[in-house]
Amino acid sequence: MELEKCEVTIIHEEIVEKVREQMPSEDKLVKTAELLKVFGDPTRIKIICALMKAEMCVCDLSALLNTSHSAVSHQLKTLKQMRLVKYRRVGKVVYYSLDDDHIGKIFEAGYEHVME
Amino acid sequence: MELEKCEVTIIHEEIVEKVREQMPSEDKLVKTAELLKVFGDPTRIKIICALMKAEMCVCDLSALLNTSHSAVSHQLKTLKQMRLVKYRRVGKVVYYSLDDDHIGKIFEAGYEHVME
DNA sequence: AATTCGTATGAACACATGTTCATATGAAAG
DNA sequence: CTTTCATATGAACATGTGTTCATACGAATT
Repeated sequence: MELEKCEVTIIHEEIVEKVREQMPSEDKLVKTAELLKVFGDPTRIKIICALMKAEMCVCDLSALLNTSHSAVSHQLKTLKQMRLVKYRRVGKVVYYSLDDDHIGKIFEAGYEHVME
Repeated sequence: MELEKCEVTIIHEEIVEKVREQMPSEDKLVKTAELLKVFGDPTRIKIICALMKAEMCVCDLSALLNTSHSAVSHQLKTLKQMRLVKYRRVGKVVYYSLDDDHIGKIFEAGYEHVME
């Protein structure tokens, strides 16, 4: 149909091919998107920003962010699964911190852009 | 109630206060999250990555990413609204490019982390 | 003026996502 | 071993989000 023909129309075939060669693999791009998506939630980015300053437990973060323990814990689970935070247990308390310094750099890159 | 009491429990009040002082404003954190959220979608991050290499039109991107014109156009609208891309019109064709070099830096920061 | 074709856009739909609520762990203290 | 309290987790719910489909716009070409 018309639609089908239109979908295949390529204006600058050479450029498309040249860019295609330079593009990272689908897999890597999807993983990058998945990583950056984690930074795309207010609660999570606050947690990340807070952990840049100090190691903190769920209660600390809950108090700092005015968010329920449950919400914080759920988001920490997400951050844990994506390997953005690590933790150590001391008795009943679990202390969370950023998994490595690179996490902070991603936040900084975004934050700088917001500051113009 | 029990719940209420629990919500107010703070383990390390000094740390919480110290971190609170260092935290950016709510507004800036929310804006940073909104910005990084845009990078958190496969289609959009592919568009951003492609535009790092060359200026391209909707048809080019559609062909490169194997995505419908409509989907590309919708995502470009989002990117436009967030000031991540700019465009210039030449006849019927609209050429899109990254709004500034900093956009690429955010992508790089995430991509590097994926590459370990 | 009518047609072509690249782009834009609104509505609708399916799906993902974040919070809340209720409840469960699990470690220390009594 | 029972209680306490920090943390974890599953289900449910409301909201947000990305794509598709249909259609419209707008600039060139005829």
